[in-house]
Amino acid sequence: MSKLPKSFYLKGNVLEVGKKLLGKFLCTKIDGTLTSGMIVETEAYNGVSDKASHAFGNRRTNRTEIMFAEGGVSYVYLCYGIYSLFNVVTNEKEIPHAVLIRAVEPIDGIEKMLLRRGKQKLEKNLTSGPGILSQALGINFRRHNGLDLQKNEIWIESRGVEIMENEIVKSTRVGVDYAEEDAKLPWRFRIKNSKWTSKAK
DNA sequence: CGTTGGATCTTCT
DNA sequence: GAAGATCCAACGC
Repeated sequence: MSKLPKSFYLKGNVLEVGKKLLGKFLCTKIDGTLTSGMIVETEAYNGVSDKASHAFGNRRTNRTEIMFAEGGVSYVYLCYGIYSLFNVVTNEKEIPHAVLIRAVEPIDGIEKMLLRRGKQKLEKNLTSGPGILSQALGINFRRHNGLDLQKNEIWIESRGVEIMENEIVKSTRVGVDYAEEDAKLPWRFRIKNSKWTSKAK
């Protein structure tokens, strides 16, 4: 069990990082309680040339500014007024690439996650979507945007699991139909046969 | 079962 | 002032 080094996030190819994040463990320590889940589904957002990205066309606003930072920090933002979506910023400074974590498999602190989601028992819909996994892990767009993933509030660690290329299912991204031709790119990655991926599309 | 629309509020135009 | 990288309850069949 070891935190992913900063160099992991600085790689030039956001698609590679998106794939490599599968099988890693997203951990949070908020309210003093450790909660974690194994990442089973991600989506890559390829910066300025990707119409589905908030940073398309080099758009810099208060919200997107954090994506232009050096990789290895969180980008959390509010979606539809209700859900915080958690992304990992990748690549060098000034290159606004990011990977959205879409689903995890609950591992540590399941009791706490059930509490946060207002659920009684462990079911697929505890963490199988970008909005609800943030809820389960206690991630809030205001408190947890722009955090350094080398610190001890939110981080990603490896526990020795490696996901092989042939265990990865690629498909189109979700909820980005407005992105025209870029909406068709197969930049959504899932672990084959995992029960814990989101069901959209 | 599949489909539809409401919730809810920040961000950008 | 409109739309959004979502979720889920309520409907209709």
